[in-house]
Amino acid sequence: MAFSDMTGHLIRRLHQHAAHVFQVRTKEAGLDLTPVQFAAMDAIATTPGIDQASIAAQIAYDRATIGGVIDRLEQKGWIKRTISNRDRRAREVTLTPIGRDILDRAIPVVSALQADILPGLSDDETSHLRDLIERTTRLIDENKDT
Amino acid sequence: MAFSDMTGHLIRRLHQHAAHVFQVRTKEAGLDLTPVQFAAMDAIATTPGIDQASIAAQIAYDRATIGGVIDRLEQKGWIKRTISNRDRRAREVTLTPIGRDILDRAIPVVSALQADILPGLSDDETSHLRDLIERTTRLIDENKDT
DNA sequence: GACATATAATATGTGTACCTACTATTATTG
DNA sequence: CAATAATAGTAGGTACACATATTATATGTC
Repeated sequence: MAFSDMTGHLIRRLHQHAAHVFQVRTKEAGLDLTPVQFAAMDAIATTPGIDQASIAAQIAYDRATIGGVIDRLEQKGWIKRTISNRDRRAREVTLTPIGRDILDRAIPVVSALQADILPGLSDDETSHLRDLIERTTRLIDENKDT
Repeated sequence: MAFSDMTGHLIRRLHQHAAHVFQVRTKEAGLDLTPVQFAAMDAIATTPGIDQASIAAQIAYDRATIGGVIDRLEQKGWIKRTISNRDRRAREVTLTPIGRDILDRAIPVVSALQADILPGLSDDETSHLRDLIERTTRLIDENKDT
């Protein structure tokens, strides 16, 4: 089998396309944020005061990566970091009012662009593909520890 | 819909898992190479003397990214770069004997690990998912220019 | 054959992405 | 309660990934 037909390569292409759609659509909407920045802010909005390790676990990223992402979000003034009283190792992260505003503007844009990630398939095929990917990621999660 | 259920996020998880499987399996086999390094070497083996822009086009990467990848492959002594006679802007890239050897060892490993990328699904579901992803990437390619 | 246009590679800058190691702090256990 | 293990965050290092700009060279046109 040619490498270009291999599963891993096809998945990479799909991911590359998804990231591209995200970048184009958010830029069109006047937003300057990346997929992981959006994911992190969404997690912070859902659980205000969440610590960085929990953000990383929730959106399935490396702790070190999230550290850098949070750095840049703080620099943009979209989030705030304070040392936790319960656990002085941890940083409690919350959205600033500006960050809240950015997220509110981003949510409808990001929701809408999901459909553009899988172009040209019928509605049936689209939901079937989405379902299979969802089940696969769940299986990956379940086998994580084994 | 929660962000963690969004198509883009699920695709990223799938890609992340595929990259992880690649890294673990190749390392287990005593190989030190990345997915894009393997893809580039495969393209070079298929078309010896190929230039960097064509490699980038063939495996769907940015020219700048491929430049860096080729740099590192050259440093490892796995590929060789010579200025083309036909076109003095272009670099003709070929595998060295060592590079050829590495690729020969990598091919069976990389072929075998493809199956581990989609775990737990039935054979029917696996081929169905693969088929849908393949069709989707083809549709993405076709809409590239529009 | 001068000139505009296009292309190959590189340079620069930003942002992931993850590994390993390290420090500070907390939790556990003898 | 002292010793040990576990955890939160950061530091350092490597490798993508891509946008934009620049340089060198090639190509098409008049």
